[in-house]
Amino acid sequence: MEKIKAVRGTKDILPHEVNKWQFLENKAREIFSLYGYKEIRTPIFEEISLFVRGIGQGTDIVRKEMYVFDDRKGRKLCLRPEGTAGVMRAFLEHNLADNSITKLFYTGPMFRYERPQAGRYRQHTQIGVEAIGSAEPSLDAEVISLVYNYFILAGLENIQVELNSVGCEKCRGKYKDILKEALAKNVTAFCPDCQERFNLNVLRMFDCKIPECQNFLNEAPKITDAICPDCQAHLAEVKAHLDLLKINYKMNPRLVRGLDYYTRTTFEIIFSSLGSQNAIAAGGRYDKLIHELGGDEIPGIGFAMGVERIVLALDSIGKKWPEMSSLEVYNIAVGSQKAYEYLFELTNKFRQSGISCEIDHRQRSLKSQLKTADKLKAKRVIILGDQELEKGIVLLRSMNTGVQREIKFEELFDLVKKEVLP
RNA sequence: GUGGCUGUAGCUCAGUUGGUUAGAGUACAAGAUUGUGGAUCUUGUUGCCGCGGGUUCGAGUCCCGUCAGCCACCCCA
Repeated sequence: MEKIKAVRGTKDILPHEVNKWQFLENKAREIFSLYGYKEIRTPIFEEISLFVRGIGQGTDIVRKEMYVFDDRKGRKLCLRPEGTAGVMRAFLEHNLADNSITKLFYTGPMFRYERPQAGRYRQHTQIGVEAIGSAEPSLDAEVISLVYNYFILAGLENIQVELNSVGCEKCRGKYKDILKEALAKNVTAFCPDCQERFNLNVLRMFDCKIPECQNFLNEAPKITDAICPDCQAHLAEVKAHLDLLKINYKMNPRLVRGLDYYTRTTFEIIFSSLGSQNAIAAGGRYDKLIHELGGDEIPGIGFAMGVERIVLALDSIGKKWPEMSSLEVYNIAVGSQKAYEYLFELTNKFRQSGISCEIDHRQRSLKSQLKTADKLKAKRVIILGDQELEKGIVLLRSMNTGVQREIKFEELFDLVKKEVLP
């Protein structure tokens, strides 16, 4: 029989490492709530058209990376490749708009059919944030400070914030025309990929890593110079507010995100030692997206973080992850069935009072049970054998100090309870 | 989707120019004290040598294919 393995690009998060994901999620809940964000959970599959309209028809994600399928009634569905579109759909569907800014966060799996690599999976976990209802540049800075502070508090310090503006609907279009005009005479000198990008989405040419292409682009007009006065002013205000918060950032006029919905501010958080998959969070403003999905003209801004990449980053700097919940009591019965039954019941009593407790069901030797207790990192052990049974006592052993006391049956439960839950 | 590297015990990895029953460390189990863990020592268990085909008297070792992981591109979190 051939073994069935996890499908390509997916992975199991095993019990000994799941605490890392839990830590990052809990940290997010804790910090996001300080900023007023409420959790939202949306389905992991949606209609294809949501992403075609939201992310954009010409993007790689929509063109070749979505897991699409028909359901039994022929509905055109797909696994969500990202979180923002679904959250916006829910925002519209349930009329979540109010006078103030609607602040939402989500966490969960995203799916993209890509060639797997370390830090790039076909199913990966994202934690994301959306702030809907304001076009104020100070909100951009607040959102960037949120990611930034999250990483600091999670213990990841060597991060880089990269910032850019891709302009608004109007001036971006103009810039694209200017850029095309400037590059047109040399198109054939670019690499085949770039030539395709030239027609599909000129802006993406900036992402090319081939030196020859970059040389041409160095002479091309910069987007930050070409955007309209309003967008310039917006960017200037974002920078001013970031300075106010003392957040270091680097302008990167080549930072062009691969999702069409971005307008004005775009940013990325880089952890450079991760190799080519070094963006651990990214986001930007999307002032036209909600309108694009059939709503009013409501501006918004958000970002998403890649949990698996953050785990890689934190592991690489030797992060000490919080231990999983420890075991308070390990019950060891030796010899008679009567001792086992007594402890079996006691185990249940401890658990009912909220004290973690474990017992060996196999009646093994005292030695091997103690070894197990040690491996489970039990704080204390209760030993009950024939000798103790006769005297009406148990042995209460502290696993840290090795100190062992004789405790009467009738005092045992309250004494342990007092120690564990003071 | 393109190019490259790798694939041997649960984990980390040896395995000589193809040669007989495939190794180490670690982990696991038992024992060294017939009722006392963490250290040390002893012993033991664990392998479709990723999968399929080919060359050969003989393949973990060579060749082809395939699958998977990794690296770069691409893309992105």
